[in-house]
Amino acid sequence: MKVTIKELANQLDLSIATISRALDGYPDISEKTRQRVLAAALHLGYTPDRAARQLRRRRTDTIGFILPAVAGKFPQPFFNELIAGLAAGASSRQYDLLISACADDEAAEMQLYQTWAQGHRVDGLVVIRTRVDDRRIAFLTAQEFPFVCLEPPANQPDVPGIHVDAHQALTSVVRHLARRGLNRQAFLGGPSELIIQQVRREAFRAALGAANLPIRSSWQMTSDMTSQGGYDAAHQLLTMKSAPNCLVCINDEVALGALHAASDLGIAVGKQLAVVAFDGSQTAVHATPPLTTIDQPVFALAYQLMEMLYRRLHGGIGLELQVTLQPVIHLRTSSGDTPQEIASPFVIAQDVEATIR
Amino acid sequence: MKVTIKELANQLDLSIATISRALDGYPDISEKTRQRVLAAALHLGYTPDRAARQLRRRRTDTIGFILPAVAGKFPQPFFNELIAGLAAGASSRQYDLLISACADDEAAEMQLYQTWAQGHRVDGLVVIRTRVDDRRIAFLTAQEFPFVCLEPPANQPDVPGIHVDAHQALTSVVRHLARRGLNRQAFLGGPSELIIQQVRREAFRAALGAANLPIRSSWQMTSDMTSQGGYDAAHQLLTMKSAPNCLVCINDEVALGALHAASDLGIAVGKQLAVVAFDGSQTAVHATPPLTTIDQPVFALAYQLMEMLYRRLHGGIGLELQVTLQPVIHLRTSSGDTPQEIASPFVIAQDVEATIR
DNA sequence: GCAATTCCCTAAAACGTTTAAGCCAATCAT
DNA sequence: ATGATTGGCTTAAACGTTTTAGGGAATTGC
Repeated sequence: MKVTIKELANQLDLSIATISRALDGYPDISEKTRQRVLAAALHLGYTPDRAARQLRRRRTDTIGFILPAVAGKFPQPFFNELIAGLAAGASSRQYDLLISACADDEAAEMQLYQTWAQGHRVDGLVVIRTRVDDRRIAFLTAQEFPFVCLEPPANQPDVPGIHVDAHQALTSVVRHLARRGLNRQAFLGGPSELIIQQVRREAFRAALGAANLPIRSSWQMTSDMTSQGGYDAAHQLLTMKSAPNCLVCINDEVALGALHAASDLGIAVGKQLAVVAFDGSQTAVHATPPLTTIDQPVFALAYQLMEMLYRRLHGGIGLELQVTLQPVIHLRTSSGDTPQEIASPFVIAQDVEATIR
Repeated sequence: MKVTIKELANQLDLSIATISRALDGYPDISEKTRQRVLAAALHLGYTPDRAARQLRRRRTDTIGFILPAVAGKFPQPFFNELIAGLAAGASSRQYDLLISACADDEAAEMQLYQTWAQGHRVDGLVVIRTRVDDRRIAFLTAQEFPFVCLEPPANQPDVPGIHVDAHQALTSVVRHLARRGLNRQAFLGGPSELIIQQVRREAFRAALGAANLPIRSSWQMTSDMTSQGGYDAAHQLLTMKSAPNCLVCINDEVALGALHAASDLGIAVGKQLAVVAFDGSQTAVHATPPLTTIDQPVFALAYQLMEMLYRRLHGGIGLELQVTLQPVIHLRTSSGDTPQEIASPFVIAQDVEATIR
């Protein structure tokens, strides 16, 4: 049934070592023999057994990714692009991507990380949704197991990963909106243990300060980062006695929920209320109204994360530890803007005027 | 560095065979010894090497899933839930999920399937986005390699998989809308080589016939199943001299694009135009307006697909080949309905009246 | 008291590769 | 003609498990 290297060797009357080396392109096999081997391999449909190869080579050519926490509670567009990017990045390097889900239970999660790291199941890991005092990072660091993070903790410069610079982008957007009279800006965040929540919330508050806007703690909400969570939080904010007139959301899902809440309350988004999202994928473009977003290129980011991990695994030069990416700002109707794309240095034309009261 | 079974054996002064059997819970190891082994394993942090185990056991405990075609062109909510469901289903059975992406190139795709199947990389495969005359199915069948499909081809009853019954649901929905005077119904589909496109389009046309509505081929559009594709197709339809007043979409993404197009054209969805989507996840709930959907529970479906594959791999009783699931209909504002959920037999109350002209 | 049985453990083979070491014949340098 | 080099292959060990077959001591049956 299964065709092994041994059969190939028998058929061709060569040793298995020759077959192996011929297929791997070693120079000490004559061209003639190699061609014979190649032809026979193709003909018999021979593919090296992965387990045997892994065992012998002491590596798996596989990168692991463990879906954090509760199934079905992923912010969808984000995870989707992330996985696509990871898979594409991995397969471009001839790596596979091994994925597992785990329950929303820290013990189970750590168990999984341990099994994978210590059982040689993968060569490296990608960690996302990093948390404050993240046990996963502590464990992997202690084990000296190769990994990269999306959004490594700010106070740990030795943890390899990629940041998206929320600070600059938020400063520009908040200032831009403030100039247009949107002086009551609220933040719809995520779970407070997430690094991105910390980072983006702080960046937002700093931006408010820089724009001389009031910082009200009651306008800084948390959520589970789903659209339902966004709906609930926005509904609450918008029915306050003193409601904000601008909602900056931690991701697209939350922003969609906010749009829905506004619509239910009869509030015209883009006129009476500005909504700004983070992440920014196709979803945002086709929302009603189209969402203004701070756009991190998730697919490319995941792809780059893979490359980074690859370089860590293969030594090589240029081992940057942490990289910071600048997102792109997309102004759209949800903030009352004329659609417009703004790249990295974030110079938003001051004469952009719009119709928000 | 890496702790193997051998070290454990040395430490405890036992043979490696004993260790292995103790950890696997064989009854011919004394309870006392087993406890010693367990304790030592925990203490040293021993985890069996996966490659070695795979090689010896001749199985991988891994299920494969190959992302079809172009990166970034996945319908997002669908794939997201699918992967979450697959991962959850796999890990509930102690399986891992191996994922790879491949370029939009049939040859590369087949190469990948071959490597995985013949290289013993996975024990089974999940195939989605099945196509008419699908080479993947032909190959796997010929190889007698275990797999399951989402939407197996209708004319191949021997291919294991899960169907979602579009026929009944579409009949109900089309009739329901027809009763309300929506007599100009169009279909926004996907790429014509996909089985779901064939199935849903045919079901839609049959439903039109059953409801005595006109079947116009110019109202049957194809798309790439992205929201952009939906936008383009809807825009085209809605600017026809004789435009439809109801758009039935093959998935949520396309429907979102359609909503956007309608909004751009100043058409009030739920009043002048009904939009119906397929797939139905959170996305649809928080669209503006909320989308009426024919709701296939993608997460559960993926989970069940995994269970099916598991049963195929482990023999066992009840080896159903094909299963048909009944979707649930969610009436929401995008079709001018009062929000309402309708389960399987699809009896839509006839007195539901709404505001579409 | 002896054979049979049970209990707990071990030795060794096997899984399918890769790779280090080495061998033989042919070619080359002198 | 001889020793050194090279090209092209093979032998055998190793990777870390699981499993088959069996072995020795203790217990049991009579």
